Amino acid sequence: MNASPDASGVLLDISSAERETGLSKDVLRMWERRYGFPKPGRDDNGERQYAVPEVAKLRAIKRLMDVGMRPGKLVRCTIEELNALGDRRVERHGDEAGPTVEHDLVALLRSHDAVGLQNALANGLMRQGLQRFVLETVPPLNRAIGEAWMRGELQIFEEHLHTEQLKVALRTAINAFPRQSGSPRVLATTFPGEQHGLGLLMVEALLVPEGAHCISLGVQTPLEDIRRAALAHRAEIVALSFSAAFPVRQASEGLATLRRQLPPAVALWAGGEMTRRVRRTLPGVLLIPELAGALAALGGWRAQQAAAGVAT
Amino acid sequence: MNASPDASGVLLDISSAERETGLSKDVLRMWERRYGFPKPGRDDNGERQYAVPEVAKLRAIKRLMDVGMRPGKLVRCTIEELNALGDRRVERHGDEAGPTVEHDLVALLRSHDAVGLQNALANGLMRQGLQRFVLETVPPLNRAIGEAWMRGELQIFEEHLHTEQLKVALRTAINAFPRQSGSPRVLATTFPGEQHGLGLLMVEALLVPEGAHCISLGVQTPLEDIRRAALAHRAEIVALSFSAAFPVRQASEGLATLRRQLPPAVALWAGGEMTRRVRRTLPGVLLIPELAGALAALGGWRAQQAAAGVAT
DNA sequence: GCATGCTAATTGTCCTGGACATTTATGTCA
DNA sequence: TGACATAAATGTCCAGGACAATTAGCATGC
Repeated sequence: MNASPDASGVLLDISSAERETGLSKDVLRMWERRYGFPKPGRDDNGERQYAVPEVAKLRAIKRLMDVGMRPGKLVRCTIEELNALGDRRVERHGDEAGPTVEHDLVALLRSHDAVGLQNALANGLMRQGLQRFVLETVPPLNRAIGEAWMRGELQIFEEHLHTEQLKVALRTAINAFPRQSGSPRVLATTFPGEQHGLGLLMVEALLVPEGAHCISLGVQTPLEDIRRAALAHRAEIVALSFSAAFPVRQASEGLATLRRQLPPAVALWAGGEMTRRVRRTLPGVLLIPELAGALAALGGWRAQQAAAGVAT
Repeated sequence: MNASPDASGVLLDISSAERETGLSKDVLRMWERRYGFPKPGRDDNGERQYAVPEVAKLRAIKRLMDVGMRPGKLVRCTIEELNALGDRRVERHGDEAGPTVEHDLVALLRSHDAVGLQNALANGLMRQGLQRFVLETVPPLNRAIGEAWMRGELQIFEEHLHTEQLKVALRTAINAFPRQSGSPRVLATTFPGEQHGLGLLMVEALLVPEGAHCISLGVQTPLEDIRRAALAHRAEIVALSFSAAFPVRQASEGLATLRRQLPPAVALWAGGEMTRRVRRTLPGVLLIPELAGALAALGGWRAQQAAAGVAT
């Protein structure tokens, strides 16, 4: 397969490059044609062979594109410049408080102490309470991890471990709440193509303590099935989560379609990093770019229901 | 986008078809060229527009291919014949016991009673114990659900709900075990491209009660990071899970590469439906096509360690 | 000065049709 | 029967063209 001259895969074929970078084969070939980057070597058979540093740069570019930058400029930067761009973003955002909890947790993560990490998470969760933990600790932590990863200070598997442990911690905490009934009934899932489920867990963690009844379908539910599920479970709110990498185009389209197919009485919420990049306003869709917005939205929904109840 | 003449998407573009069927754009076009199926219509712009029944048939074909059949024959069948082929497989497999627990659970699933389902799962789990539940109840249940889905008796969202609830139930049960230390240290994850994490949870559910220390990285860890994680966490066993749909080719290659990069002392286990289709023997890789095999493998590993300990 | 609308540049996805590597099936010979 | 060679089946890659959608830049008017 990998007909690379030396033993282990220092060169990646286009499929692997696609997997590693999240950029489609079409895009990889197109950039090569248009920008002259990447410029992979070829094997005996004329097929592209991407070098590891090339892939690293592609990954950095993808990451910056996910927060709204354009590829045309980025391809001309060196990997260092790209990292600098990433770092600039960090400073702009956080850092007003100085090193804190998330710093410790990242350190724990880097020491590969799975048990310690699990304990630290459980600890923070207990001390702050589920909602505050999700609102105040998790987002900066995720940001810190994302940026550390981009600077090469963190390996992918460390990020994976963190996500996994966080899921376990949140799930455990959510389960501690009684979940027989509750109102409103919220159906939570993601669109096909979106495989990050942490966001779902986080909304759930915010809403369940408020007495909502959350039904999570996990990730990647086809549109048509979201509709069916909403009807079958008599959901009053459908909540979707989108990570930064999700294509805005696909999301807007999907949300519009879903809005058309859902009964008007059912609210449609969209949250997650991606929603920051949405320009168009989508009628009948509530965008929730900030996590705290989910709580506000719940409050709003309840007020509206009450008002409607009084009015009728 | 979907420039379909009528309002809601009864026609899918090739991207959607890819998502819905799991068949790549390349394959969809290739089959059209070679077999004359699928034969999507075209929009004003000459782009393919797949009809829903067409996609359903493609899905059925994919499903049968995942258990080893060849596409060349399958494309010529009608959807009914495909379903019949699927059913035949069911009868061959299960059914020696008559309708049982899984039947009830499927019924519960179809009634959209999330809470009831959750209770039923927790109930069964408590009654049977974690390991027996995973060994005896979960596999037939999954099979029943898969087949019901294929016969169109179950919607995708119902399958999603089931998976999600099962994950919660298993996770909760696993957490009930103390997990400070333990031996051996097992690192569990899946290859990039494999997004089904239920298998991981199931191995974990089998091994943790035996006193093993499981570290799960979740799904889709790049090869290189699996290696790094194994070293960082001093894993003695690396366990991979592959669903039926995972391409054997990619798996064999990946396992061989990983085997080369991992210290020889670290055992490499591969489990899941896919492993049934592996022909080649992979030196240094233990294939575990049956769930119970994981327990046997653990026993074997311990015996070997003991023997080595005595020998030295 | 700022909103609005238009053109131009940017960017991603799809298309066709060809080439080829790999795997599976088939057949033949020992 | 088993090993090996050959043929059929199948998936992935390539090139380069076309085009739709988005964004940026700019001019016009209030």
